[in-house]
Amino acid sequence: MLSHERKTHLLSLLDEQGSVVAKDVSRELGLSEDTIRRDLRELARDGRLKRVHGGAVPIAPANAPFPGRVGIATPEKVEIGKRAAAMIEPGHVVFLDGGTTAIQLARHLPRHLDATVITHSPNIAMELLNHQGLEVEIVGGRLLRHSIVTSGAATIAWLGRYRPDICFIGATGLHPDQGITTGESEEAEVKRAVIEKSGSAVILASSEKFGAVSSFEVARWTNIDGLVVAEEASRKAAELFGHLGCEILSTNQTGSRR
Amino acid sequence: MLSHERKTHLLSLLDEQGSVVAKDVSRELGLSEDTIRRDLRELARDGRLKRVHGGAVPIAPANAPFPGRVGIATPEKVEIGKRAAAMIEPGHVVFLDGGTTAIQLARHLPRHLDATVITHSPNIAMELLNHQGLEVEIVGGRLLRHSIVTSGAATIAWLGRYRPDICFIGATGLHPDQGITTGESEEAEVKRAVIEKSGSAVILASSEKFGAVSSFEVARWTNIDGLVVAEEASRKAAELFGHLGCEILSTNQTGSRR
DNA sequence: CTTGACTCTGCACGTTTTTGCACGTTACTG
DNA sequence: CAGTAACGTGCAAAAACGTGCAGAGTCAAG
Repeated sequence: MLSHERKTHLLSLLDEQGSVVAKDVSRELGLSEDTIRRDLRELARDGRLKRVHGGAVPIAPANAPFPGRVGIATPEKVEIGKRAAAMIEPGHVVFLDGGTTAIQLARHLPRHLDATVITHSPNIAMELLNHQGLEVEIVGGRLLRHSIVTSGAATIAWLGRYRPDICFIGATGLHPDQGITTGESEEAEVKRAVIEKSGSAVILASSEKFGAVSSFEVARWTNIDGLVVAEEASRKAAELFGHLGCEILSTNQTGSRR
Repeated sequence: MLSHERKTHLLSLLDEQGSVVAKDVSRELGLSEDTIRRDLRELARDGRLKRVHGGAVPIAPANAPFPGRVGIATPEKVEIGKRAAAMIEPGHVVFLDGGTTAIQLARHLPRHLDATVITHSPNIAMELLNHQGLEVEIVGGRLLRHSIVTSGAATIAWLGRYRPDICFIGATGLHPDQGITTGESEEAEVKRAVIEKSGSAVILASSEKFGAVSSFEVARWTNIDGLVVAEEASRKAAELFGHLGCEILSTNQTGSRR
């Protein structure tokens, strides 16, 4: 492994997780801590990160050139994002919802994947600029500040043009009886519309949403084809949602739908 | 195997994997490491990749985490952005083009301005998240990577919904006889459409564009109401464009149109 | 067909860079 | 304030490097 690769890895870890622990990385990469520390020292000297006891943190903590741009990337969300990204195959037309988990998905798409991504989040769109192979379509409309997605009648109308192969949708509530819910009415409408148009619908769900119910219905379980969860949460997900007819996809499994 | 083939192979490996390890390639191709190293050295000399200990990495690490893309903010562009931002009044419905100068405009909008901004650039939209008072509308469509704006038939069609009071448009060529031009056909179409729909049209123009002509026409001078230039460039602008019927707005002046 | 100029490739050899370990020091933790 | 973990530095082995050189192959002129 090249020194440059390690440094890139360290920086992206920092970006994804907000901090880096030298010991963990050394174990992960199978290298001595000394080597990692040396890398960290050099990166710190170049002003790419800030060295702290035990590891490193971003140079300007919580500084946001863009406000609330990425949000907190918990390891669980990263894991879900990776897993979901792996489901997308060349040639697919994919709808990507907004939200921090979807960002992780975008970030972990293969760099040269040849596919089309439709999104109503400028955030996601910016994230995908790096991916040369992708065609990116933005669904316009009024921008919701809080969630960084467009919504409203115009957005819904515009969505009518698309028939994605698969859509990845975030939600704030997943309940066996109450279905999939979210906390914002306008957002819920968009999600509903997308799911209706898509060949298959996959929910990105971190475990804190399990069993929760928010105010606005996004979908019933019968309309959902897949649920991407972190491996650690897969048992709980199976218990709660296993009998509802949607496939539960956690990171240890392979294969995709459709 | 020809040297040229190897080099192509190396570059495509780099493209696919983000890095190349000399040893691995030499083993893969059954050649000595020396040969691979020589190739890498030559490619590095030609600026096709960056040589590092152990192998090579892409010349420009596409690994620009997130905002990275804001572009270079020259003092002149900042000045133009400030000046143009000052033209926007409460209640206005404004269309903002993409581009680095427009970013500066967005950045210098009063933080609590109560207005509506329509834009086809996710970049601009993200920048405006900070501004609580603004309503932001995104115009959807296919995303052009290079300029970070949407374009295409869908974008044009969508624009039909709006009648902005004023639009701020960037361009790469401003010529007394040849009018306003830009270098990308699709972008030009969008700019034309916006100008047609807008109450007044203002061009954001840094001085290096003066006298230049690009390939695609955006507008004739008769359709342009204002030209925002930096103070230092205002004399030159007046000479070149003063007689063409559009107001030249430099930073020492006040007042806005309409 | 032969010859000579030229290029490409692999090897040898000395140099530089990287890496892991040892050891003394510094910073957290309870 | 003591114990532990992390740290930085010096050092030696290993890996990668660049250079010079010789043999093999190519091509065109003779």
